Amino acid sequence: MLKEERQQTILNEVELHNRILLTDIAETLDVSIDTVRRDVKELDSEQKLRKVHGGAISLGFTTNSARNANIYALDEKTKIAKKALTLLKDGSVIFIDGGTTCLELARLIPVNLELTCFTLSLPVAMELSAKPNVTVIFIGGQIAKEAQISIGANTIHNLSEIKVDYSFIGTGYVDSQYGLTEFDWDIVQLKKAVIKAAKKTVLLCISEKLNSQHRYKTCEINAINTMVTEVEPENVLLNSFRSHDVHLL
Amino acid sequence: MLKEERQQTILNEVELHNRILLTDIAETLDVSIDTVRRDVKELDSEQKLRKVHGGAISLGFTTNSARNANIYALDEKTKIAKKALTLLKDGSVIFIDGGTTCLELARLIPVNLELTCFTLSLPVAMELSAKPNVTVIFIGGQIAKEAQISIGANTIHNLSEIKVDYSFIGTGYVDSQYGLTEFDWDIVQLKKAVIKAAKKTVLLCISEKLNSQHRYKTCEINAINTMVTEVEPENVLLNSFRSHDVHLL
DNA sequence: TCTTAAAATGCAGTTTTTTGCATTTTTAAT
DNA sequence: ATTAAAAATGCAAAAAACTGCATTTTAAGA
Repeated sequence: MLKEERQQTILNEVELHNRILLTDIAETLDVSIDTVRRDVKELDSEQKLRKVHGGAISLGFTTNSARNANIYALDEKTKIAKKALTLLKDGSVIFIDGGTTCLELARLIPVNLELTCFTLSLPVAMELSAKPNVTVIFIGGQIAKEAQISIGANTIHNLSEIKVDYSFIGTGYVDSQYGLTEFDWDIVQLKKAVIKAAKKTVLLCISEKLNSQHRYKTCEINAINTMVTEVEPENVLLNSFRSHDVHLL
Repeated sequence: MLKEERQQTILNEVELHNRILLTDIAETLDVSIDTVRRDVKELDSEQKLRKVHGGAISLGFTTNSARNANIYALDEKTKIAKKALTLLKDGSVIFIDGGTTCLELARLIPVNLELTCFTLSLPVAMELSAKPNVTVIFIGGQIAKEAQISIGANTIHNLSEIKVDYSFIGTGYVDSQYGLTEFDWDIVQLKKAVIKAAKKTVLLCISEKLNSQHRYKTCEINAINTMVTEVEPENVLLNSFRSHDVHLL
């Protein structure tokens, strides 16, 4: 077994489980614990994972800080959320996706605005339930732990039975040519259902994600009616999007 | 279990509840209290939380009266939840109701216990989603703001399609003669559906509520298979319940 | 193909870290 | 002041990490 293979396997395991034990890996790969230790040490110095006593954990595995305290690029997301809010008026029926930008949107809904909101995100639902004038409907299903959203066949089926004015969604990656893409296949299925359930789809997306792509495609860029980012509409980053039939905010 | 995982779990709990007891954490994580103490001490020195006598509190939780207000009731509810937990074993499929006692039950589920949990309470779902070995399924529907539970016809319909080993429920009022009663008609409908969806129903109920009643009836006392309260089984309060076919814990 | 240097691997002995337990001290509540 | 719970302390067993060294594997050049 090559060193590269081994290290890749280790990384895969870490990504998959968020954590690994050195002893487990040693047994699985059938090499000595010392070798695994050295591999992990190397990967740690390459910033591919974090070595801890007895094992290693994935870099993104700070459940707590990721969830609450440490919303990355909060300022930008707040700007986006505020812009997106201008689309809403009393009586709108909308869907709000999971993800930190959408959570920010939910948080910023004014108390006097009367809305009906569908969501499949637990944090969004919690946030919305604090607003007296918002009717909240949670789309049930199995809960995906990391994202705290309901997911799976049941969720998708439930989505097929609703129709909202606006869907506010986020995405992992977006590119004018490749459209919206994701790292995770299940998420793609979910977002497809969300888009289908909406008369109009609004994409909330920080500029950082513009012109990036990944493995699985959610939809073409044309499926999006409005895209909201925090940069000025004249910005060069948006050039490639202008040709499409997308309204930029 | 890795030290990092443990500390991450502790931080999660603190963020979620603003306050934790070392003894609870020790039990949940299945490690000695000393280990928890050392972890909390470490996290404190890293400014991730604030250690106090007997437990820890979240950093943003300096001045809060809700804490003290809740502590007394919490004590009894914790006892009840612990008792109720003894009914569970690996692989059980259960339903957990809303309400503070049920939330406490969800909180105290040990990390190594493998369960499938249905719920219609947002806080319970959030709590459960922090447990790696628990499969969480949220019963969707319109969210009732105060209770943060899903409610209404849709919820009841969804409940009609499941069957679990145990339902853990709370109640507004309970009396050996009048059975379980509620102030709210919609809640009654919901609880009826929950009881129907369970092979066995477990009532979690602090002694304070024993021998009280209200307007709308959920069910007779016979519909309950097990009742868990914090007082000793010999207590005089329970006399009237003994004649019924109810198992007391 | 053969040779050789460099890299990788496994092993044994040592050091460090972690953890639980017993004992003492401190703290908080009555 | 009394008392019970929690914290600190010291200690020992166990697990993990580190170190140096011998052996094997890999890679490169003649």
